[in-house]
Amino acid sequence: MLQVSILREQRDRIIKGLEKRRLKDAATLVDQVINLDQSRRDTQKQADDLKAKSNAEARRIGELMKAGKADEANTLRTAIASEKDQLKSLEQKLTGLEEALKVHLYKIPNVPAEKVPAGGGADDNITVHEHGSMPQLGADALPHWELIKKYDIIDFDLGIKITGAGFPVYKGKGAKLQRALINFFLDEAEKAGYREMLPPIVVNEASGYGTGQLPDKEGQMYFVQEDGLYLIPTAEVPITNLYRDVMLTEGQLPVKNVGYTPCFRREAGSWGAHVRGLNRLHQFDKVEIVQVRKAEESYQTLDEMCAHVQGLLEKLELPYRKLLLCGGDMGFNSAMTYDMEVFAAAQQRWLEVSSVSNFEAYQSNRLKLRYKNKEGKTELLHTLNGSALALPRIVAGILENNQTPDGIKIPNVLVPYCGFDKIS
RNA sequence: GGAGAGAUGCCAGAGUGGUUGAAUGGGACGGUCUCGAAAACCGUUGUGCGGGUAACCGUACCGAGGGUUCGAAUCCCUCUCUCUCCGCCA
Repeated sequence: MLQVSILREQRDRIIKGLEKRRLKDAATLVDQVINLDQSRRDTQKQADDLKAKSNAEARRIGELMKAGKADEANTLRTAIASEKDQLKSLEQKLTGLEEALKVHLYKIPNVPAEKVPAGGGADDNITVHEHGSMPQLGADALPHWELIKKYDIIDFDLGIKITGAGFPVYKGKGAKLQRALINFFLDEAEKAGYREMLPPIVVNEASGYGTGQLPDKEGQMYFVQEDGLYLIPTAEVPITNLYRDVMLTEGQLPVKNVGYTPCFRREAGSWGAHVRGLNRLHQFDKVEIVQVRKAEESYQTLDEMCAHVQGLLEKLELPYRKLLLCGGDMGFNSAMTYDMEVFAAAQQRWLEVSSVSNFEAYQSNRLKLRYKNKEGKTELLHTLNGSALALPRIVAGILENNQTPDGIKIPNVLVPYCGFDKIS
């Protein structure tokens, strides 16, 4: 969530920024928060003053009792009664205002960074970089959902049998390719200075709020009713929440973590022909990089993280493009996001394989993730994360682009990880 | 799942209902001493919110939420979590 103080001090800039998202009623939302905050502060002042008064009176009674002046103490005691009611109602009002303030704040998405273009959807995204040449496939080229059947490496029907649609079973070389990719991605991240974390894949409610999946994206996560736990939609949730309520020292920065986890997404209502095969799943594997940075470094870090992701795609010899997302296409929490898309030649489609975002202080404000700067002042840190990488669409790209009459060629860097150079 | 114990500051660990933001010890930081270091000694060592240009002041916080009281870390209730023992188990 945004910091109220910034909302207050930079109202116009914030509204202007939010309008790049094509957010309706940006000004109304912001003003509601500012007004609620004003009432909250007024009410707190009243309550604090009244408390100061009654604290003093209580102390006075104590002194009188000690001095043996019970009569005077009792007189004072009866005089206090009306203040108590007043205090109670003030406190109720205050908690009501705080609650309302929070609800309204949760409704306001992050403010897009300066460089982010205005826009409502994918059409307004800007392609900032392209790499690699489009593979030329023969007329008999198959989309990956045909290839996986042909070579018997990924089985959707078995997944349906034991679980349901969107839960594929990886078999033989298909399974080994998954494992190879995970190891490759983790090794590359480690070389780039990231520390590997293997977190739980179910999280509690507080973690859901910490990274912003709750309250608004509740329906997109699988929920274990019995224990009140959510299956993670991305490793971002557990790995970033490691830093919830944390005060870091300067020496602990920067934080660079990487984690492999399965990811679970209910994706209710978005099922259809355009999401065939591996394009969209309920369970998939992903390696995620997460960084915690000082505010002044975070945009340089965003570039570094993109470079890392681009390096992976280049090593895998996949043609890709890099998009700077427009305001309306970014996630709720993000201030700036780059998407990486791989070209899947048989489908003739670009597939999103990574999303790298700077959340600035939006998450850390909710997480209470701070550090003490050189002047000894506590400051919110910036959080960033990116997929490096999400597996299924990478697999789709490799399968489609590398198909040959006598099998699928494994990218050279993966051969040592796979132990084979061809799926046939 | 059954039985019991507990939750206090960076850590360990006191705490009688009335200046307790909280003893004491350790750690960390600063200083004195020293050529330097150790030891010793002295000092500092919270966070949120509100008010103030500021020094500073007010307020809240001893797992969380309620309650009793003029006054709660201290008494009562509920919840959460942790630990120990037993059972089950990869």
